[in-house]
Amino acid sequence: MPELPEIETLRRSLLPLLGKKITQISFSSLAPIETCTSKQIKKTMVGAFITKLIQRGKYLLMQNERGQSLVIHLGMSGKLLCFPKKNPVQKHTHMKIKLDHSSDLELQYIDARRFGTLSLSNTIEGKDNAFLKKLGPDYTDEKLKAKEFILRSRRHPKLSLKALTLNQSVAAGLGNIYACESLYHAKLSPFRLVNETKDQELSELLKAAKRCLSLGIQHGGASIRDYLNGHGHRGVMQDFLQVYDREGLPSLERKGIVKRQVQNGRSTFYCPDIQK
DNA sequence: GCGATCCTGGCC
DNA sequence: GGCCAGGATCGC
Repeated sequence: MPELPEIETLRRSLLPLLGKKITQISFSSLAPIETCTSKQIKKTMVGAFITKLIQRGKYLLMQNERGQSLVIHLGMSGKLLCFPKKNPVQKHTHMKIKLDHSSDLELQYIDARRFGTLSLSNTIEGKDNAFLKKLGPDYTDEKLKAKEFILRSRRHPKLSLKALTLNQSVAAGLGNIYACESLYHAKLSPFRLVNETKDQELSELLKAAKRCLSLGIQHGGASIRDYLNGHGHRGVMQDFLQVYDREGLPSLERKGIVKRQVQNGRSTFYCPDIQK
């Protein structure tokens, strides 16, 4: 569900937690903990202060004063919500984080489908984390220029542009919504292969991705089905999407009719008339 | 590279 | 009941 703009929006909504002390963490028996144990997470984070919240690709890192982080991925259906402490536990809550008494809140990690993951990183860089170390640079990273994006893209000559944009090792942060939107803005067909694409066009794709993601952040993320920020608020980016979820309708700016086609098992929304 | 697979829930 | 869903991994 959540892509880079949704994670960044979540991060911003949770900034009031900075400086708070974690007093207790509990897990459900089905908590999607990966590459470490619940015990290790507790040992690392309980008693620690939340000193930083970091968005990296589609991951949110909750960092303590020692530079260690709880690394949270929301998968398709994950949410991280602040509740008053006495709030009843939600149906699919897999982790609860209680904060010091100066704050009346607890955090609940809720994930019905359990496609998300909870893991740990012991370094600021995150290079010891199995998930983070696979990621390419974030699309929003100012240091990611056309030259590097082209170089990284050319390693996958046989990928379609849609598959390229969804591949987190090339560059991180795009999911199905913003991949479709970026290809529309770049006027590129999702079915074109990387080796049929000019440098200049890949450069346009990078530019479009940066624009789309930044627009998504400005609008607080897209709440098409159930995305919510840390306070349970919806974003409004769904009202600004050109093609995603608009099969049979014109693009928002009415430049062409949107088609839906399943590509690598996922819906691709695009305008055949504009995207070549 | 691509399809199947992990899950639950909402909608037709 | 069947299809669909903001994701990513694991096999051929």
